[in-house]
Amino acid sequence: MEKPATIALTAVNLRTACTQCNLKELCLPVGLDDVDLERIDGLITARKKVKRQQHLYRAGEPFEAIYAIRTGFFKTDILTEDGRDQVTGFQMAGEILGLDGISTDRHVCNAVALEDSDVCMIPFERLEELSRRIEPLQRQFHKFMSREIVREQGIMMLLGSMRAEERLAAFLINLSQRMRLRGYSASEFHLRMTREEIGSYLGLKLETVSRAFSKFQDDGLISVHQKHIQILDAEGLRRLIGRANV
Amino acid sequence: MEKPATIALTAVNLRTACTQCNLKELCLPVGLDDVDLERIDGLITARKKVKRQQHLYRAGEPFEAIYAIRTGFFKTDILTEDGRDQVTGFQMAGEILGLDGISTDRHVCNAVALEDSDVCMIPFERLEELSRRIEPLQRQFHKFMSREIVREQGIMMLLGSMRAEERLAAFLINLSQRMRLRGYSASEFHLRMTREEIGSYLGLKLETVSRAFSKFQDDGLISVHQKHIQILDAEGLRRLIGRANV
DNA sequence: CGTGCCATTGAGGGTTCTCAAGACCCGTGG
DNA sequence: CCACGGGTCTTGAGAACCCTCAATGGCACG
Repeated sequence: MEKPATIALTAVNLRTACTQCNLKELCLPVGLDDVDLERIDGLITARKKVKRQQHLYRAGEPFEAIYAIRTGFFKTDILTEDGRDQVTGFQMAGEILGLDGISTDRHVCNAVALEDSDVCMIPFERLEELSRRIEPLQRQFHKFMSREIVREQGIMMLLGSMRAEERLAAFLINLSQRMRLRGYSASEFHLRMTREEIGSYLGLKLETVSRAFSKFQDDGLISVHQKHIQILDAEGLRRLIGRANV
Repeated sequence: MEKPATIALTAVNLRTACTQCNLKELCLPVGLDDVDLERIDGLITARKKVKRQQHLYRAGEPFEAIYAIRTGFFKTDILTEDGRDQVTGFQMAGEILGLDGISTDRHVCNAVALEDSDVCMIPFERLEELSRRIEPLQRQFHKFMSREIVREQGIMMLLGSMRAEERLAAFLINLSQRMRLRGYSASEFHLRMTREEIGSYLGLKLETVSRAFSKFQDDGLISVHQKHIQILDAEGLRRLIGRANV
């Protein structure tokens, strides 16, 4: 019996070691020396498991940390006092959650796990401190924030100038690319979110999303069975997006 | 004749002194000591005048600096290769331009002056360097980036869940608040942008914008004459936004 | 004082939403 | 094992909203 060894192994796994993380090329800057890498390993103070449908944080709560997703899938959404409710993003492994909280020291959106997930908690004070000492880390962090700005600009373009089918095509292409980046199949995957959540994200009603899925299937672009998606003609989807009516 | 004196004065004005800037409470963190303030005065290497309709930067150009607007008014927009064209924001004095360029080291949007403007150029390398040494500056910069993320989330909400009149009302209220913040009248102002640019920003066609303006006027909420706007019933406009159909 | 850009207004059509009914899926409990 | 129920998804019909196209009017600038 090797029980003790197994336990020790588990403990090591739970210890937060960015240098050991198989997602590190998504989170960490390249070209760090050993000293800096060791410092960065001290950046993550805690790992946190979040069960499906549970909140990682809620709008209004004090902002203290950002989170890097190790495994799992999240949505962020905003619920305004007048009853508007909108999904602002879907996040998967290797992506960062919570950057919007910096501006007011409070989270402005809710982060909800769409499947059982596992995140690294990065205390923000400590990140700022370390990024004052490690230039590549600072640079990387700024790029993350800027990338979030650019991502949102993309959604603004989508919401402001695309029709329903174009939006859904763009959504599928984007999801597919991100799956590929993380080593999953880009052509076949399982949607973690409902039609209503997709619709909320894309500024559409769930029926419209459903109809667009059916249309894509009739046109031979994809195959849909509930949440199971298979992309049959990625190029066709891309052509759909490219057709601006100008 | 006092020509030499005048020239000298001009030179002083063109010298970049954040500590002398009447917008400093918008740009600078509070509670800095004199040494830090002096350092920050060295942050701005150049002022730049941009004439109406001229570009401050273009999408694709190498990113080297961000810009703080001293006077004037800008729009940022994105033109995709498939012909989609969308205004992503309007910026006025005291606001920051160019944060989206950090992610790829190239500007992703165009910044165009909508009136003769005057900006402070902040070389990004130097800003990063200084913000490694001056903690409040680092904090302030991060807040600026985060605020941009939150601002864009607001637009996503607007584009994804509001109808035409709600969008325009939100736009007017937002503009009005920002005018007030900068010491201008919140109830009466001159629009620097065309109906088409407003429409592009709000995901609407220019005719729809025009009709909504007329409707607001008929309802006694505002008075419109071309680009001159007077807000007669801000509370009424706010009520319009608050009516989510849930 | 034209010329060109911008804004307004109207009529008709298209896309998406709303409302509604039914089908599918899956976990629960009989 | 099957029936049941709740959540989710699909599909249809009609309505609402916004867009498109088109004509006119106003303003600024040369």
